[in-house]
Amino acid sequence: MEPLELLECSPPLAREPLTMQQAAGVAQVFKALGDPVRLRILSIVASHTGGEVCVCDITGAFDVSQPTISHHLKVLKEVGLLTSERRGSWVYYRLVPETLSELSALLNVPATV
Amino acid sequence: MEPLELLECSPPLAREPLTMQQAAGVAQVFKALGDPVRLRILSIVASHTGGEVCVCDITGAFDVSQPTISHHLKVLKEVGLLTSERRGSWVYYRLVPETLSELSALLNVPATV
DNA sequence: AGCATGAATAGATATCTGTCAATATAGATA
DNA sequence: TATCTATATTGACAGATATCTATTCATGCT
Repeated sequence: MEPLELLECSPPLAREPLTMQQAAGVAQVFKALGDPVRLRILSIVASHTGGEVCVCDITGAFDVSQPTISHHLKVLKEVGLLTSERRGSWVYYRLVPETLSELSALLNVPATV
Repeated sequence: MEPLELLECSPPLAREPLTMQQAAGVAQVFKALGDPVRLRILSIVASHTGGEVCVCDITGAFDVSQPTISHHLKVLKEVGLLTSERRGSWVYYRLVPETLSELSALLNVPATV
């Protein structure tokens, strides 16, 4: 299952109104960011030296169960914010910086002159 | 009811992990963006010449009912993405560019060198 | 005052979502 | 093969949410 191109062809919010389709795609990504646990997971992965984090390191940082963390990781992966790779017994998650960059650009507002 | 400072003191995701409190605040704003109708409303307001839009202009752009639009506007207002002002019979909504800028900065990832 | 219009609120409801316990899968090791 | 560990999946459920209709509130106009 390929990660969908949810952000494809979406102009900055302040440039022109989004179409329904564009809004639907972009909203999926923001929705993924709209949960405290997922947002914190993302910040843990994004800020980790080396750029990747083992699931076991994430699980330990939360009070929620391991299946719940696994579920959130899946959501972040499906919208293209994270990728994963298994090496041996462990699975490592890594940020997809392009996705974050595109989101960041989407929210960019021309300076109020 | 003051708009809460949901983004207060939150470092860029890629700099250090968010605390629970930070994540909870920021997630509220992203959750507001995580709905297609709200995202499209925001893009309509943000891209409109003059910087403000009458509710009646928004309502006409969607297939959903007027109360539903009103509900979404309230959500966007509560998280600090929009402000509103009544002038006569009409209510005008306006973007809060600072909030978008802070979000954009939050998502900013140092260039992969 | 009475009425018309734009917008917000209240209440109801179907759907979505975050969470957990239980189980399954994948890989390592004995 | 048997077993242990690390993740993922399944199924269930309580709480959240998007939507609607009906109503109320606010303003302007006659």
